[in-house]
Amino acid sequence: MPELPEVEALRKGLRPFLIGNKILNIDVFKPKLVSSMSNKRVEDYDKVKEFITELEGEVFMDVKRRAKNLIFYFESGKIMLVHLKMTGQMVYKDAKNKVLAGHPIKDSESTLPNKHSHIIFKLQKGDLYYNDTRMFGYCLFFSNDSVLSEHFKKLGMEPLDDAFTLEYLQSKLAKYKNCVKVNLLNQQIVVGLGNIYADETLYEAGIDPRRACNSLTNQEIVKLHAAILNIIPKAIKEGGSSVANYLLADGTRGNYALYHKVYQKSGTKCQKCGTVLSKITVAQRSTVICTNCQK
DNA sequence: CGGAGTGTTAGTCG
DNA sequence: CCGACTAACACTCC
Repeated sequence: MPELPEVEALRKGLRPFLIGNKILNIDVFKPKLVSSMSNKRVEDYDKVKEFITELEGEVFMDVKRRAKNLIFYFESGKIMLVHLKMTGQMVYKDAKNKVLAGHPIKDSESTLPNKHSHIIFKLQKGDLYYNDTRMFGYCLFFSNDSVLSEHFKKLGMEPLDDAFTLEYLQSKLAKYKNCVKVNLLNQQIVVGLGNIYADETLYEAGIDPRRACNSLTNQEIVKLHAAILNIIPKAIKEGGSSVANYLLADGTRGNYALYHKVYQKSGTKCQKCGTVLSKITVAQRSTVICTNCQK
């Protein structure tokens, strides 16, 4: 579900409630969620035991992010990694039973715990829930940073890192001849873009998502690079896109969906030229384009 | 009621 | 290696 801006907004929301807070107890109700990142996971009770025994008693030191992963650092140097995939949520609830931060919260599932609360962390102050309707996500234990680095070794650049230069994007895109949208979604090139921000950046850059990657001109890649650098920080600033309901730390909602130009807007008029936006399928993903503005 | 579609990505196969 | 496709799962919407 969440892409980089939503994960980043969630990280910022959770961080102040967790730093210095201690895990007293962990309940894991769905063993596969802590067993591995693979889509062929099995219920591994040794992994559950490890996850619980390693992390109970740990004190949160920091909450970081790499790509769409949340990374919880503990004072001991131990690490917990969370990937929300399509429907994962991390929700913090204080002692007064109030939801303070999380993503996303459907009104019908605002009671906690609910039937999708698969992992529950009882903290010294409040509770932290991992909810996940479709159970594609995962919470993994890592003993230290070097093991985590190994886990991340295939990931591409962070779009907001200075190293994500125009030249880097040009060199990567030149290697592939399949359509450009597929490569924007490829986390081995640039991380953090998903179906929302791939469509939004391609629209802003005026590029048809079906274009062969290696057919893009330098000028087009300049526009695409600029669009990524423009849209991602703005989306973070707005607290991400609340397509479903979504709460930030202060109980307000992410507003970036108000700025979407194409995502979920097929059938409405292009804001630049008035052409009715089309819905097409690219790489088995629904995709919205303006056939006049995107060539 | 059946089938399609859903903010992701690892694994497999040609 | 590259590219196309599928599976992991539950729920919502036509």
